[in-house]
Amino acid sequence: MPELPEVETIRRKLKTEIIGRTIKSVEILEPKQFFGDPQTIIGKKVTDILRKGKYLSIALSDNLFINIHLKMSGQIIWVEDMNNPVIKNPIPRLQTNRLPASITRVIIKFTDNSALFYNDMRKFGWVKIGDAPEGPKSADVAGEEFTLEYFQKVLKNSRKPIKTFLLDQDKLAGVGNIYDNDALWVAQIHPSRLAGALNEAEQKQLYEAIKEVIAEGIKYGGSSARDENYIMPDGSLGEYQKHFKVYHRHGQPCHRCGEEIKRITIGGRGTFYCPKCQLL
DNA sequence: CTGCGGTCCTGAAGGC
DNA sequence: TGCCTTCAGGACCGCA
Repeated sequence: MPELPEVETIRRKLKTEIIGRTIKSVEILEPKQFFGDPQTIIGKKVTDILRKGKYLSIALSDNLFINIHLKMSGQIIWVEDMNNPVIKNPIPRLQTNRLPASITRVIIKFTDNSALFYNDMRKFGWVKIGDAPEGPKSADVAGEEFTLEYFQKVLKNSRKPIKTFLLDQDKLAGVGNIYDNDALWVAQIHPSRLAGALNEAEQKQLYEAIKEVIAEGIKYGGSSARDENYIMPDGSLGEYQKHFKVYHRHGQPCHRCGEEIKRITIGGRGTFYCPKCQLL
């Protein structure tokens, strides 16, 4: 699922491609997933691509924004030439690399015959026209505002399991289930531990672990595991799935101690951990 | 404040 | 083998 590293990878790719292009038309194939008046962005020029947590914002001239959340299965695909609308790999779960696809929900065409496609198999995500970027107010875990002091402040008084806490976008922006599980393994903290009960050494270990796994996720271009739909705007796959610490590794040996990775459910979420190096 | 269950959706996985 | 049921999961909402 697209989390901070996946959205950041998309942001960086888009930034090199669509800055300066002018919107010619907007085609809405799934009205349920589009909010706002598409007419307001016709003729506007792309000025920047922003991200806060898992939210992506395409900044336009005249202070308009196309805000996007990919949720579970959203994809953003960039096609340079609509006379040949293909990407390098087949779209996951579909047998085509041609756009638009059956799961295409919105098409934004530019005046130079290039286009942006919003695909979303499960229809959880959305595209919204707004006058400001959208996103959580909490600190982005890849940003400078995510300091150890900030982390310690939000942890304080929380009686949630740390596993659940890390997913709370009102506290931290950008962590999803993959990097949540992997960060707890790196920090050697059991996912059921209460967030507010971590000692100072654990707080620091976890803080560093979050930054580490998020940076690694970005380094490998995000995670494109077999059960995920995430791809980059040019259709290429991320590679973080080759470096999972515990996520989806239940039944396999721990990379640190060889113990079998377990899967439990916490807060309704699949939770993966090593019972030997993440003690309760 | 926290937790819990339901909602959206659809392919995959599990059960028999 | 094959049909049928259940599950996963980000954000949000109502209720306890």
